[in-house]
Amino acid sequence: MRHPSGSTISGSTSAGKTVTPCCSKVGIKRGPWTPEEDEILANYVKKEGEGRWRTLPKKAGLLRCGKSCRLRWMNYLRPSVKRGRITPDEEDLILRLHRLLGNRWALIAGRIPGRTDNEIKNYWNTHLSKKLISQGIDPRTHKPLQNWNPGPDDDPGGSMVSVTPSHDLNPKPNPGVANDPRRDQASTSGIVDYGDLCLETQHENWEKYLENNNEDVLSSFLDSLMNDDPIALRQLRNAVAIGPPSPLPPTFPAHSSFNPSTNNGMTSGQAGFGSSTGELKSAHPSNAAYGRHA
DNA sequence: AAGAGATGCAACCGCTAATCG
DNA sequence: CCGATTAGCGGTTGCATCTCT
Repeated sequence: MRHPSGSTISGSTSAGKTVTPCCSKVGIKRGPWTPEEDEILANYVKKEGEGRWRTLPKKAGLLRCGKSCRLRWMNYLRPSVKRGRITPDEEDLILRLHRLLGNRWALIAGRIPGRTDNEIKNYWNTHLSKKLISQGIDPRTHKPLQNWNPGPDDDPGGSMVSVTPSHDLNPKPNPGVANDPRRDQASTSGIVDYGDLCLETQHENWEKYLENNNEDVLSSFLDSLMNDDPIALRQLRNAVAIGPPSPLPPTFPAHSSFNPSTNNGMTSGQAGFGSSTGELKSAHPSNAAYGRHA
């Protein structure tokens, strides 16, 4: 919260500059939402549906800007939003997806049902990035830090980032061989060892490939990643290795979970992409748990 | 018990992309 | 085609709470 609870925009400017158009109106409330406001917004959206955020506050009788309403709904009030701690499985998934996608929080969140981009981003910044750093891993690149020096009580018990052995994206670097060229060859190149698959050597290629191809391919690829489908991953790797200048989508056997036309690589409860932004297509109305209030 | 520092997270900001007229 | 509007994204902020001394 960047503004005291209950504060309203006065319309004044700092340093003579105009304030942001969205919340610049006099009388627009900012800061934490009250339960009453939540109820008004939730009831309105349930009745009228999402969208038209600009006009929503006026119609709903809220002294908020549309942007704030949208954010509150998306991150907090949506029935599909899952509250509670990030599970180890989710954490593992976030790590994998971040390694592949970088700070594309919405895209990552789109693969983790019930979690919002804001939540994923917060969790990354407050937990995972610190864990990686404490392991001597650069959270941005997922590669070993150049001059990492573990502290004396630096997680000797191995309670660090929870990753299953076959998916250990970031094998703990041995500080004693920080400059060992052999280690550099294996680790600083950023190799991700999914079993016998070393995708990272073609990181650049497949990232471009994925970006240049349709979202179904990306979606299916992420599904296969999530579901540990080595066949699908190998198919994609091969396709990407062939890759540019004329990258054609890989062919998918009918039975493969990597077939974008069937989407059968999805586990139950996973939502598909609603758009290239990674928005969830389907809500989960059964999950009616609303979050706590500030 | 109290103060200081660290941490978690909701909310805001600024920007870009997409859509509309 | 173009400008205006809207939606969405990632980065950042700062208050509330927790933990430590």
